[in-house]
Amino acid sequence: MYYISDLHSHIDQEVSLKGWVINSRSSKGIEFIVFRDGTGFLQCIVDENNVGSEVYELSKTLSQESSVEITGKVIKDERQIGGLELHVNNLKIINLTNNYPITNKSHGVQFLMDNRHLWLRSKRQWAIMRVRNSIIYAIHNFFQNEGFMQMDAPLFTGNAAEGSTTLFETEFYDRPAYLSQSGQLYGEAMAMAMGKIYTFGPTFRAEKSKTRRHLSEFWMIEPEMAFYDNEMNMNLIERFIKSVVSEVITRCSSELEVLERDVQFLQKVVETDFPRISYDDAVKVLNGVKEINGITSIDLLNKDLKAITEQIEQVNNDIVEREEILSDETLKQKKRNFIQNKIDILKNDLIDLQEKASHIPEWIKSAQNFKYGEDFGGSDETVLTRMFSLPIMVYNWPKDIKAFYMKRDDENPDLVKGVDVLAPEGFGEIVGGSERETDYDILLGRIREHKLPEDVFKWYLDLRDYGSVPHSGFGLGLERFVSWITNTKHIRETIPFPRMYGRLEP
RNA sequence: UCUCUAGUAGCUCAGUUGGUUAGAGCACCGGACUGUUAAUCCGGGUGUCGUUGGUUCAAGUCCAACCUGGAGAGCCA
Repeated sequence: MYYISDLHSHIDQEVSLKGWVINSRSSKGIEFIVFRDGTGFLQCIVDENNVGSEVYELSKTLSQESSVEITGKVIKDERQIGGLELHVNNLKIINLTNNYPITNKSHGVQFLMDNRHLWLRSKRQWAIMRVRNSIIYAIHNFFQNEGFMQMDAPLFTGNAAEGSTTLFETEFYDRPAYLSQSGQLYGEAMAMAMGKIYTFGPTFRAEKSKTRRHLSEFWMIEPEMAFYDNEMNMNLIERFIKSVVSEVITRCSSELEVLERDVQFLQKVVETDFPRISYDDAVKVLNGVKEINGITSIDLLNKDLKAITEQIEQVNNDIVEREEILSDETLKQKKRNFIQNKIDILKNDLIDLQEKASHIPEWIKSAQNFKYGEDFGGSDETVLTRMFSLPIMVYNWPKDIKAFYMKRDDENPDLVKGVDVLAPEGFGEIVGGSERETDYDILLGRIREHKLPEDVFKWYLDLRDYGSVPHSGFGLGLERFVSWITNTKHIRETIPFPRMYGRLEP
């Protein structure tokens, strides 16, 4: 048995493939079958003169998503994606499909999500899942090569660890229990046993968030390193992200092509130092007080707004032009329908553009009014990364907006040594990390300040009693990372079966 | 939880200040065409207009409540 991904080494040979029909087109005496087998896509040509009328007639009955065994000769053809096609000699139908719901036309989000179990077969979803797999592989690869040990943190926890977030409550032998929102505290314990560890597991948050960046169940990677300060932590994060991106570029070139991902952009991420900016400076940038590359955030946003406004004008003119054509009453019905459809499409584009344009003034306002001491909102992150077009690292945060375990800054007790990595192009925070507080009394004080129950942190405080050492770590949200790498606007497409507010099936 | 927005054919949508029998494209079936890339062209029929109540001679269209989505805010990875 052969797979499409191996065919390059079988050019001009006869092979037999098993898979599914994506689509078929026909002309007189020739049938084009677009075929997939999970490893790739291939156009198969059934020529009546070549296969005879029996196989040719069979090929005409093939419907979308029918499963088939298909035999033929591999031929080089530059016109095709992948540069190959199959000249069919024989064909066997395994299962003939009727009325496959996802057609080769556009569908709405709800319909596709309701058919997620089938949607995963579609080309774009296929590509996203393949990239996700390569990212997972690259993450393990990186940490294993660096001498990290993978550990599994518990999913049942007895307490709402960091306080702020809402957790899913469940029952554990007649006691209330919560699904874990982070494995970090357990990771710290393990790092004191192993030196360098990382967790890779599911995480649960019960917030009723309805945005393109949130899931109720997502996967997180949380490394924790003994004897690392935040500087070393940031260096590791940067090397780590570059390593994973670089591996995806080499392993997933055809997937990135399907996704229409700008590989040059990713290549730049691998080759350029990530900008590192203190929270203080980030606030100045947002407020428009500090310039980056010779321009303030406010000026850059206004420039963006102007460009979008011009685009809107252009689309508007386009619509008016077509409507004028429609006013000709002698126009044939067919032609009229065609133009009307085009106008409807343009009107939808217009709505998108107008929505974009309407956001920018809000972003400007939010950025200008941003006050020192607040946490960045979604739009603030977009504005900050817009200034660099690279992932940026924001460090030295006000202690009041960060978790209790972060280490205070020696020079300014109001700051903690945390770091957030913001992905460019509006994909938001992909990494949150910090150096951890090592002093027993300060940590206990922070737990009390946050009004957290002391008794459940007793074991955690033990880590500061017995051989406490400087240590740091971070958490990477897998789906947000996949979103960014694959340029997928909504996080729900980056996990096979998303669990989010209002979605438990399929 | 709040703000905005939507629900019309299997799917994507149009439907004018309320007014005859609610329209397209696609999917599906048949036909034409020997290289198509969501092929194209010709022919074929499909509706509890989200639900309930109200206003009216008349409601897909107006009003109210509810249900279900989408975008954003908050929260965060």
